[in-house]
Amino acid sequence: MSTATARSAPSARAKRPPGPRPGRPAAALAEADLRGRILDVAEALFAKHGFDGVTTRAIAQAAAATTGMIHYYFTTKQALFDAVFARRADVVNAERLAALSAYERDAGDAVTVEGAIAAFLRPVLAKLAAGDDGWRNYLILIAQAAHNHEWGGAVMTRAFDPVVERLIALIRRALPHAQDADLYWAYYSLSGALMLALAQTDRIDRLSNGVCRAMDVAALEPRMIAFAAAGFKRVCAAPTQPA
Amino acid sequence: MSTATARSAPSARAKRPPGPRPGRPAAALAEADLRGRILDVAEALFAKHGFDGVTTRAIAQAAAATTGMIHYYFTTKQALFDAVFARRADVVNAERLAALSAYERDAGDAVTVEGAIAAFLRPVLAKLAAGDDGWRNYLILIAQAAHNHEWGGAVMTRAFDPVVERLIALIRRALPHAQDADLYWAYYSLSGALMLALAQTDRIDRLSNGVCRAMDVAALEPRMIAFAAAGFKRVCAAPTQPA
DNA sequence: AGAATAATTAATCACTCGGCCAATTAATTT
DNA sequence: AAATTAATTGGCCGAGTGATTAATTATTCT
Repeated sequence: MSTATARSAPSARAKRPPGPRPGRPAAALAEADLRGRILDVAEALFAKHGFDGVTTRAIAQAAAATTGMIHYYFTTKQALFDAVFARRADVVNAERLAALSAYERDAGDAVTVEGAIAAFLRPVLAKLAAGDDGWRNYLILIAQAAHNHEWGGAVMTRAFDPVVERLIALIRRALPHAQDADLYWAYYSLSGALMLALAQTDRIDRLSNGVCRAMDVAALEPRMIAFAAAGFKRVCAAPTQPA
Repeated sequence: MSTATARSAPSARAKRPPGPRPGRPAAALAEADLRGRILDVAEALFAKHGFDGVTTRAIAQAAAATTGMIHYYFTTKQALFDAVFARRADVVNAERLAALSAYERDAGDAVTVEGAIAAFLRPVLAKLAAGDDGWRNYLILIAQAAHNHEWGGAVMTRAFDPVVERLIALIRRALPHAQDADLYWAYYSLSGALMLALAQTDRIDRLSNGVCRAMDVAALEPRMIAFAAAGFKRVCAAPTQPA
């Protein structure tokens, strides 16, 4: 599964900068331009059923379009998926980098592990807490990618590595004696915890018999921050004591 | 996606307890009975490409069989998947319960969070560390199921809830003042960390530039135990301080 | 041995898949 | 208004898809 965001003109018909051009009927109500509608619908269906679980026909029907239009705007089912994935990646990256920078500025020399992790998590968990279905579907997509065995590692690395490096650099200031391996292993656990939350399964609801609800971000967020911060400190403090 | 392990006779041809019957050619070398070969091959392909990414023909070819044989033994592609998932579930559950019981017996009143978590994780991480490809593929399958948005919650609950309840009960003995919500939320993070490790992506390898390798269970295990234990203690100690 | 049952093959069914294209309508440019 | 370009339709293609079946071979039972 490649991840190239855009491809040059496929072969025959060259298509100019797609998307609605000025002077259109001004799209009434919930109806947007077709290209955007396809992206939204594909995002939702890919999140629910995975790449191979969705057909271009299903996407077309849900977007009130034809399969021809999907190939007209995106050339290929794979390219459509890549476009969906790429669309929001820059947004979330920018917000996270801004949050980390803001925290770094405000904390001065008093950087804490809790503060760094909170800045790292909050922008994403905010999207989860907000009612926006588009963002929620996108987060599910990220969680899927993170656990995809064939192209997951590559996609996640390309999309989110810079932010992670930034987080680790910040935590390193709070834990000056930490070794690189410990920092990365600790992040591995944090990342796993976050990805499971983004997947928005109802597992925790079932397991806890309703005591916890997966979408209760207000309850989840402080506990995930506390859990991960304590984990980081412990792993990076001790000299890797074998259990 | 249903998860019923077996179905009664489909419709026409009733099939008696499948599987090789005694008195067979004694299966030379790596060649096993066909039913088992199909299960192994399906396990590997489902782990690599997901349910919808695999065709019955691909499974048949890899198992040196025909699609007819797949339906002869398993009736349906879905039933084959369920059979793959169910095959090893009992084994890992039994080992985990035994490990938890053994620890509980040995620890007496001195139950620690670290000890309980170690008993919970070790049987699974041991499968990951061992060279057995069959088990490794199965663990990838579990990680996929845990993040599947449509049937993930149900499958995981049915398959692994008892062991988790056992773990939480044990941790509760080490943290008598812990509240249920905190215990479940903390387990949520632990579960996420474990699932990401089971997915066996090369993300951590890339991110850490080779400092950490995802398959280095000897390095992962003590850190995951330490991380989660510290997290549990912290989350369950404080009165849910908002960040 | 022969009868009965299990395992296996190869062919086939009715659909669905992603992708493509000629033709048509709508908008923009000159 | 005419010419040009963009957006869109509907039908079609060849290649699979999961599933089924009759016929054949192997094995077990009596």
